[in-house]
Amino acid sequence: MNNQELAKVFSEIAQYLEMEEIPFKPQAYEKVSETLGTMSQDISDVYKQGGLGAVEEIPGVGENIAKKIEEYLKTGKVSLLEEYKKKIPIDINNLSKIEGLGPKRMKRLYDELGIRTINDLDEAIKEQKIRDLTGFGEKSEDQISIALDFFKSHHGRFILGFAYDEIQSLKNRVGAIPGVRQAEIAGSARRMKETIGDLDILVMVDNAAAKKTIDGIVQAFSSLPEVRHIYASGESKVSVRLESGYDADLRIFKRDEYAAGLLYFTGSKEHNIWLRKLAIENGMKLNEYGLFSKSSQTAIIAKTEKGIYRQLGLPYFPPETRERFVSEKGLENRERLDDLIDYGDLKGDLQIQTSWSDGQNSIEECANQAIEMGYEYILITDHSKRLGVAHGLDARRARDQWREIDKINDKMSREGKKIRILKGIECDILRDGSLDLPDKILQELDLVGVSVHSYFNLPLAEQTKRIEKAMENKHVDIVFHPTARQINRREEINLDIPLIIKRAKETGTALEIDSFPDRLDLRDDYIYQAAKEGVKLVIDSDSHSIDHFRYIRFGIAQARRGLALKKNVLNTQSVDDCLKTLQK
DNA sequence: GCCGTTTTCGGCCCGACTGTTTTCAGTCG
Repeated sequence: MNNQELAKVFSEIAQYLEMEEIPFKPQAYEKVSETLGTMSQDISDVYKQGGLGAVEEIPGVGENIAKKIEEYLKTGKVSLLEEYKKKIPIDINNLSKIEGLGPKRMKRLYDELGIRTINDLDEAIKEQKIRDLTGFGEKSEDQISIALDFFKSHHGRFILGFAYDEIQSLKNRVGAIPGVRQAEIAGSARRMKETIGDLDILVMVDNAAAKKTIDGIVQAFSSLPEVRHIYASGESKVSVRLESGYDADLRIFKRDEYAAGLLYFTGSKEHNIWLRKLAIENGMKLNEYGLFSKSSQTAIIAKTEKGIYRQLGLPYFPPETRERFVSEKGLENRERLDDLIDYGDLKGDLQIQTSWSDGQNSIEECANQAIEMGYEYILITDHSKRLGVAHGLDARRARDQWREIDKINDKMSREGKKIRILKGIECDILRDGSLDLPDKILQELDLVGVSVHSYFNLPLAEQTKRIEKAMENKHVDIVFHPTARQINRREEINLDIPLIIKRAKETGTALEIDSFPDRLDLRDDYIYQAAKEGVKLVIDSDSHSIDHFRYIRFGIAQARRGLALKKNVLNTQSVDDCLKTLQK
């Protein structure tokens, strides 16, 4: 993928332009950088298929930037950036990740102290050189030092699913502070993004809340045991570093301002910009304190998020979907909101590993956990034999497991427990697309899932062919974690996603949305494409322990982010319907 | 540099907080 690299190029150019104090261009480059960084289609494919014209179709890309994209695809470089790099040779990519270091300060640090890299910065801090620069001072140096430590220990974003419980408990503690009427986690955590950079905590107080009350909330929050360090503390905002390593911002809003605050701080930024523009077009003004009519600057027109959307002539957008609604054009999808997959819609979980391979719990323990979750069925999907490290099943052990499942099904039914345990497998797809177990085993199973656990770096055509071939096997029902990525660890395998989606539809194979927090595979853009094409989807937990069943929430969130409908997701159906639909 | 029911020029989201300032620049979201 060239997208990420090119996104970096444009972000760097934006920052150089900022250093030169050139107006408006930086935002233009930054916007394109953002678009490239999140779009799912490979920019080189766009160019190959449609040339410059197709590239210019990308929102925010005009004649000039299109030419720079072309230059990059042809030469691997953009000369404008190369010139800037010669003039101001600094490691913008890393330095800009230091909280509090923007383009202007980076340039001053370079001009006056010759700081070009993270290491240079580290040394300058140790030698206490930064505090002597005019405009900086001792406190600025301390702040940069703290931010640098954070960069060195974490540089990256936190995986939401692994931080979720902690976030909820923090929210509950904040909600219990005297004077707090309501507390909510906003930001990317509320949008259920895969990863989060920091936490935005919103607090509602009474309209008539005294300054003393608000000071008390700031004080109580700052003194929570979770808080390690206070960056900034004002009348309506506190910024802190938590013990767990996340940064968190607390913001306090009066009851009448709260809805607008929640809307604003939930984002995304692009969603907000769109709403603000819509407000202006309709003779209103929207900011984090409310929706105002231009004529009477103080009149609050709406007190709930829903109300604000209604005033703007829009439906309510659940937080997970807001990144998909950032312009008039997105509204063609508004009717999908009515049938969006919801938490609680699933009747079964179709990927569970047990102690027969690399799971922690027995089949019976998993079945009981499924009952706790309110499911009607689960599919047991231990690994196949190629995965030696996971003690994968060969034909003989698979047959043993089936007998065991029959026994447990009988036992649970005698005990009056309403759960059906289905026989499945997570069968490895070998390098050439053939499968790790013979057809005569696969045909005996209720459902067959297949997945890639090896040869992650095959070229696009070969890797795509490999998955296609697996889907063409008439016993194969589901492709598990189709892109095999691991967030913050391993990139997606090279796949022609549109082709995979097309072939999934033609072969009647379902694609999985794996809910495990560091997989979330398919990702939201692919879900969006697949759902629109009417490809069958399943949402599973990929549990390796009964503690993992709850991760299903993140898969459902991911599906909502991709605007998947309930009818797109097979395991919203009863067990018989689900099995019937998957019969090839 | 991009964009267009203000369309080929003139706009571009905007408020909070900090530090080093004595009126504001830089950064963030």
